[in-house]
Amino acid sequence: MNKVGEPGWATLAGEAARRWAVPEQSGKQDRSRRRQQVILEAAVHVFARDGITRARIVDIATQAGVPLSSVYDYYPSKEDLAYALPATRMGQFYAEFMAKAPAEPTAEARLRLYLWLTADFARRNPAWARVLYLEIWPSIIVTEGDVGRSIDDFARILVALIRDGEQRGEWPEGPDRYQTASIFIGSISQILITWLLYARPRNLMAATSAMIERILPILDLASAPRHAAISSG
Amino acid sequence: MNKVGEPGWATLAGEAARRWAVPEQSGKQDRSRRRQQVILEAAVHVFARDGITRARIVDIATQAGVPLSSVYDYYPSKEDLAYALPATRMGQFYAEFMAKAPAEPTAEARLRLYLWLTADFARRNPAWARVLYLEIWPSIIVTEGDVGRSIDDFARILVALIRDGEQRGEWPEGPDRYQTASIFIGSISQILITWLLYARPRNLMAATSAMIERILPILDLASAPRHAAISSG
DNA sequence: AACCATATCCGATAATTTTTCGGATTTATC
DNA sequence: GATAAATCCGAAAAATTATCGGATATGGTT
Repeated sequence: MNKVGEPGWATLAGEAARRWAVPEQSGKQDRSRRRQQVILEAAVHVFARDGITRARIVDIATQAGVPLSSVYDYYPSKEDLAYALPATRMGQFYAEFMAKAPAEPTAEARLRLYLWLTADFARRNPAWARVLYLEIWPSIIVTEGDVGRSIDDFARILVALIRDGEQRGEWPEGPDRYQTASIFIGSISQILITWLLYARPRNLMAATSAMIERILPILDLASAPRHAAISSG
Repeated sequence: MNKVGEPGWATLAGEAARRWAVPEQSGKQDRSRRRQQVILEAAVHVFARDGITRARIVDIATQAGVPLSSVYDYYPSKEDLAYALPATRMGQFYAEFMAKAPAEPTAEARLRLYLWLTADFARRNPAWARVLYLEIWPSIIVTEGDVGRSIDDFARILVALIRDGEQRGEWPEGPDRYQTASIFIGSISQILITWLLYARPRNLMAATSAMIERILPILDLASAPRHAAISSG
């Protein structure tokens, strides 16, 4: 199925969906599961509103309607709580992609879907997205622990989608798939960041679709210099 | 000089260089100025290493070789200290650009210089860049205060550079200059983030130059759909 | 070189926030 | 309805940020 040994997008996305699925939590009582969920939900909203640094555990506890110390029954520290957030919905994102991607006929359509779904998912989960994109994603602590892995997954799948298109001959073998992936990730992140911070563009999905159409063509241009390029000196 | 009322890149960059220049601090003694500098320098390193949330004021004070309470003689809070950092070298960046840009013959060369200098400046000031790009830039608190303005400046100048090229006929009037600017900013940010976090690519400036050549051509393609575009259903 | 006014320094203490602990309460099972 | 395990939560400790005011240093003046 795959010419080289590298796993394809379907394998990677499937694994990611499974890896970030909500764990079974064996042995726990119903009450406990619900309570943990309530705390997590409250945390998303408080962190999204105040930022992780400014947010106080008391506020989260109050918002959740539980006493302060109960927060610590479920999360060892404020930081752990913050970094547990991304994972909560990451699995759902990958699952949604896996549900829709196989129906797409071409690598290009899947790539388009992947980028589009990234923005759409953020639009549907704005508080979660604020915490992920504004507080956690680009953060010094990301290199430690699960969060980093979840972000690596995102990039790895994108690279696999690009490679798939190359192998199917939909676009030429690029000089650097990672460079292409960086441009895609960076462009989408940028539009999400401005939307989350300033509510611009007003219509996120229209702007995202337009941007996707604008950046996809770089798959065809393998670093061709512009016509009248003048070297700076 | 400018057809519409909008200020050109030179005006904007000049103002930015002045706005973020280190203030004169009238009335202060030499000792004090030096001490403030020492504290700021220590803060950059500690924040870059630990992240703003984990960093402790005591560590900054120790690193600076001053007692804890002296930090508060210069900055009202840890947060204020953190958000004072970007401004410290922002002015220098804009000044460097203003020193070099006028010698460039075309709008394209100036645009290339602007993007290139952004990465080069981060490379030369890695601790500062870590704090700016990984901790502050995409942060919920950014919308308040000076930091936000300093980032707006960056985008505004980029848009002005793009408009300049349109007016000089170097590339067609794009459908959306802000979209183009988002792609440029996002791509450069992305490459900087991975470099700061993972030290990849090994050679930042080579990768940046290659990426610039890759993204500049989108100035010519005004959102032309790819050949065999298939709408996803 | 002694003096003064002002600016700066820093130890001690307060205020805030995070985190821990252990007995009381609830739940599931028989 | 008795028992063991899981869960809850008030109260107190630990860690961290922030304040305050007298002690010390600086620069200018005579």
